[in-house]
Amino acid sequence: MLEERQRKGGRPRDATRDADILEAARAVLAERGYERTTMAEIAARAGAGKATVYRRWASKAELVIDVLACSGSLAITVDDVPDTGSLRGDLAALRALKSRDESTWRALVGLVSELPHSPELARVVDQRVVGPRVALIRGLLERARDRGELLPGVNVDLLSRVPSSMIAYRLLVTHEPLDPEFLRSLSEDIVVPLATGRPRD
Amino acid sequence: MLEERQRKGGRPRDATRDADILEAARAVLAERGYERTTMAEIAARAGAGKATVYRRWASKAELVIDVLACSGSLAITVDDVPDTGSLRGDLAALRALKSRDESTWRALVGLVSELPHSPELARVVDQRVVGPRVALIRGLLERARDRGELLPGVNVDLLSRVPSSMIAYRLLVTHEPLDPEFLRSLSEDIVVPLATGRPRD
DNA sequence: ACTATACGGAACTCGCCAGTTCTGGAACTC
DNA sequence: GAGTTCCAGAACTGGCGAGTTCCGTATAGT
Repeated sequence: MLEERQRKGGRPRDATRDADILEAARAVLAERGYERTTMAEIAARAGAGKATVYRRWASKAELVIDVLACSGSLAITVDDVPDTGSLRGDLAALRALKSRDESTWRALVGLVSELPHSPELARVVDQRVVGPRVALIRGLLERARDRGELLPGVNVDLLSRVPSSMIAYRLLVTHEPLDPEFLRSLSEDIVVPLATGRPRD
Repeated sequence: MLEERQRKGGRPRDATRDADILEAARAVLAERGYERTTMAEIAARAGAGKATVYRRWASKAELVIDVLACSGSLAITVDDVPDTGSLRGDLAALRALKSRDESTWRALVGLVSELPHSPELARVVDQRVVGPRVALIRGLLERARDRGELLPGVNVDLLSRVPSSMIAYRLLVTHEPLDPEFLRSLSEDIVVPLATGRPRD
């Protein structure tokens, strides 16, 4: 975002427009994808003029990067997930927490084809979208290891990427909804048995 | 593809141009993505004129659909994978077979953002790209079940989607290569332990 | 009051690309 | 050889969207 110094007097920027534009951009991005997203539509949906948008962001690319940098990040960390005493319980607690995560993944849909052409966008996606979500699962797995729940020889690196992969695949490729049953199976039929070797309870 | 009837005489179509154009389209698609793919570049790379392209396909969308329909399909089926006597062995045999599968997944990169806007494209992707690959793993899992290798209560539906999900995620989102070590871990650290409950050998 | 900058909105430039048409020539049928 | 359809290549058309500029107006400092 451009942070111009205001020389003398003049009307100050309306700070509320920033958030409105980012929110509009996020919405358009999620439903149209990067290429089909137009600055005109973002401005119109934010109730702003295009000039107001370009006063804050130098280009469409920078605005989109800021959408992810500002609102794409996952608020939840390992410490927000209560320690229930078992990996299975922790994963259930996590599912109860992140109910509104889907829209960031949806915004990613249209960005996927841009990633190979924009190193900066790829970096932001990795830092703010992919990284935190993988790290969250990894944190829960390490918590399970401290409890002694983990089987010896479990590939934590790979296993912590399984949920993100399957969620992304579902939303990006097959376009099925993230229903609770799917998320439950993901935890209890995949992650828990692989980590602890306990297929049923 | 347009299959016009040739009325009377005239120079016959050069059938070799069809394959050249499809191959060029596939290549451009994989490295540029749908929106950045131009008919001019496809024609140039195929050493053809744009008129020659439009004589065979009515639009860019139809050409792209045909790229997947003609060359995106997986040639391998369950019957091509030798029965080695164990799931672990079958998966190793499968890895030896599909060495050149990566380019179809790469072509999918740029198509992902188009899927929500083109039902026909989504149908072709599901039928020719996603379906066969999931079915292949499912077939190997069912072979393992017939052998009595499978643990009771394994979620075959979900498990058969794990490899496709993780491969797609790697190529679409994180852009890491499909190195043999990753594919081996996918089989031996994820699929085999989950299916058979045998983490190590 | 004066000045400088903000605002929404609309008109504008400019380049890109899908799709069409033309050219000079080649290949095939009758 | 007359007529037709093909070929590669290049010129052309039309629409769309990024980014700019201008309008009339609003809101601040001095």
